[in-house]
Amino acid sequence: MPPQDLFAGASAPFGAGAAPAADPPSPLLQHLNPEQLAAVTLPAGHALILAGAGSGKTRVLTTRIAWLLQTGQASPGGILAVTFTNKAAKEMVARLSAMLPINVRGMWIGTFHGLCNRLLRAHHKLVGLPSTFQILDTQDQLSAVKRLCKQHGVDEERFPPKQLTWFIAGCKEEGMRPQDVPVRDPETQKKVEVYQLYEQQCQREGVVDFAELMLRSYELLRDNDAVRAHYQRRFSHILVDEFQDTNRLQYAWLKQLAGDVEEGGRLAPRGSVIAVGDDDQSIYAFRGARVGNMQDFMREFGVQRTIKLEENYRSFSNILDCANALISHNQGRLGKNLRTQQGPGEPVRVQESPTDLAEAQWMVEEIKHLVREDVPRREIAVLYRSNAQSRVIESQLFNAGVPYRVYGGLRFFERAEIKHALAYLRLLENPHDDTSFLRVVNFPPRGIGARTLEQLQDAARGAGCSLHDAVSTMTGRAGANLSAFVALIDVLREGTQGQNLRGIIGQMLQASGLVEHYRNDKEGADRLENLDELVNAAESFVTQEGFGRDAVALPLDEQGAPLTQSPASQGLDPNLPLAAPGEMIDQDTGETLSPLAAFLTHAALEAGDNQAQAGQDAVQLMTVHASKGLEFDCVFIGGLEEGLFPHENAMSDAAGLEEERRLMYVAITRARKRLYISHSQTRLLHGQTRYNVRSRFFDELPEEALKWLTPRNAGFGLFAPDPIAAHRGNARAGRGFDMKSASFANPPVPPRKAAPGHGLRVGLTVFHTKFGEGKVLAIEGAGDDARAQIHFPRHGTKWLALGVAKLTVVE
DNA sequence: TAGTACTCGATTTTT
DNA sequence: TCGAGTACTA
Repeated sequence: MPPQDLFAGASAPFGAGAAPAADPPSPLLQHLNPEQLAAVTLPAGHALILAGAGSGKTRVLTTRIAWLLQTGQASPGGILAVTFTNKAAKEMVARLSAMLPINVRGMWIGTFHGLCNRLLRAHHKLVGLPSTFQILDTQDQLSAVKRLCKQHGVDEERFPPKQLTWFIAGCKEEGMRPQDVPVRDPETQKKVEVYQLYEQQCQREGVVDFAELMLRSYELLRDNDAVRAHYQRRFSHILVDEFQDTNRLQYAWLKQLAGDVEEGGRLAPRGSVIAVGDDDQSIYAFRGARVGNMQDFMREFGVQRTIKLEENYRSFSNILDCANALISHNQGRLGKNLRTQQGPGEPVRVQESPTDLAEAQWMVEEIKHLVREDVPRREIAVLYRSNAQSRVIESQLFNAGVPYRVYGGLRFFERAEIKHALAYLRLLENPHDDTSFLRVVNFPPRGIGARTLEQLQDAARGAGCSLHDAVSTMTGRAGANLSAFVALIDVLREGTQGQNLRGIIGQMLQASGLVEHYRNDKEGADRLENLDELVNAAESFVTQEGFGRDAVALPLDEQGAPLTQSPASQGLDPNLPLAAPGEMIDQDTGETLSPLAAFLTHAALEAGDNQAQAGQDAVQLMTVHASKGLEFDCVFIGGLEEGLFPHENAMSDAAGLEEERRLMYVAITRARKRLYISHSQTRLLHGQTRYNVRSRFFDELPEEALKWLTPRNAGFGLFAPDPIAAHRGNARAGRGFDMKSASFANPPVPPRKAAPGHGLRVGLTVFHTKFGEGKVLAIEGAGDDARAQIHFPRHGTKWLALGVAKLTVVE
């Protein structure tokens, strides 16, 4: 794409070391605030940038890179910028190429996993992988573990495959191979055995899972001095986005790349690592993120400079006041206070509803109101803690005819038909990929049953070979069917030699019988469409990613050794253009990946968008987690109830509670202009009505920034209802989206059914003969089955059967 | 081998 | 409640 000339005059030849210093001020640096400017122009050396929400973090990151290049402090090849998501990486590349007339392809900008993939492709021999190794996604990994359990008679009751995959991923993220795992009990012993078997299986099949990408490339750097030295020398500037989300392994990986290099017999500090992050937005502890990496980074890298970006360009101050006040309740923060030059704006609106249904109705009414005031629907977001909450809201939006889009769910490359197609393609590349083999050997059905496959797997295990190779040992009808399948794959492989990607996929779709199968399926129309879309995706992968363009086969060492001490003489000069993302080059042979292999890698590393209708102007529904990094004019946060937000599973310890608070902090800071926070007295969850107390987070917000739309703590009889909200018996109901009317006019504390006869209410203080005084947190069930969750200061929180427990109401 | 009945689980998720 | 995944039957 032609670079946009946003910074006319800024363009000198880059990388040649001739660009003047930033004095006269470069246009790049205009419009930066002092903090941002300081961050962008940091002198070489390690630094931490604490970037608050909406403080222009991405801008700082990209401008920093542009500035480094423009002033000749770095060449494109010397830059390594790493992110967590493909989206973030893409945005960085897009902004950079808009800033500078430069080929950004020479830079290593990508996700941790994407960059690891590059490293492993380049040095696959050193790490013992075939050049065509493929990547298992989470689904593949699970089915691989299941298969392994079946084969080795692992008791799936005691060791659920899902847990085993967590265990394996957890070990890898801690940098542990099976032999490194401390075994204290037989349980762990067994898990480690499975881990070991799983590793062997992956190795045999030539596949790696996500965690393996990280671990294997970490080991590559750790164990190969020449390789490590090369990359350390090459990447003079390392920039890490969302540093608070890094796990142990990612941090160790960074250390390998940034580590000090011996020069003239002494350790010399090298290059610079800029870590950008926000400890207050760390919400991924559950998947291994370690905020502590920020402190470790400062200590271990001897960070001299920490810059805080606290000026927020997103929200009005009422919203920021809420965010600041809330997060101040967390301990051990690095400390940061968002400020804005915008005025207070509107107060943050707070709503209490009797039921989740009423909450959803209220939201929809407000949304319709906003839309009438010309707020684009895509600028309205409804955030919630857990996915289950979206249902009521969806049904109400549907009834009201308001277009909406739900984030999450199946992504394009995760769809069953796409996975099937990819499995065929993978078998073309690597017939020993047993996971793919099993996926499609009998899909579409070709008379190969479970029994047959069991026999085949036994045979393969006995011979220590892949399923593909074991087919020849099978006899009879089953053997014939299997042979036919193998022949199909082999013929397809032959027949697609020399074809382009589009041709290969098209031929595969026909020959495999997938098209035929879905054409005969009355539900198959969508799936056929998706398969068509797969061809398009491949096409645009080839053109947009520029696959096959400027692929540079690098000169080699005479021995074919991967790297030497002298990068420049080996064609590894950082100024040379390097392979584009799809063109990972084998450092031994100079070979690039085949288009098909590259596309398969792309599919595994980037699962694609979820769902279609992305273009429509629709209200955005998503979990708080999914909202990170986004912003909207108007934001609704629903379900602020104890047990839901903060979630009950996270309430038991301080760390969990603090993460919930950070989650709320993230949610609040998504809003630019208007923020609504709401909770409901009751909520239908898993078919049961739960009675919840208002979230403690309400008490942590500054009263003066809030506007209570419903009287605080009021009984609902007092509440003058919005007549529209109360009486919308929607004519378009039906299709299961009925309004089970929960009118505001009635005192609906127990909204459905009669009041339970125990006389308890959430919030009441009760007395128990054994536990003493306690506060009612929640009530569930009715009649004899009614239970109450009660917090006793001295005995903790307990669930008591109201039919049994002797309780008296104190207040 | 496909279709149906039953069990189980149920925050958050990118790569 | 509801959905996915598994086990059982025709």
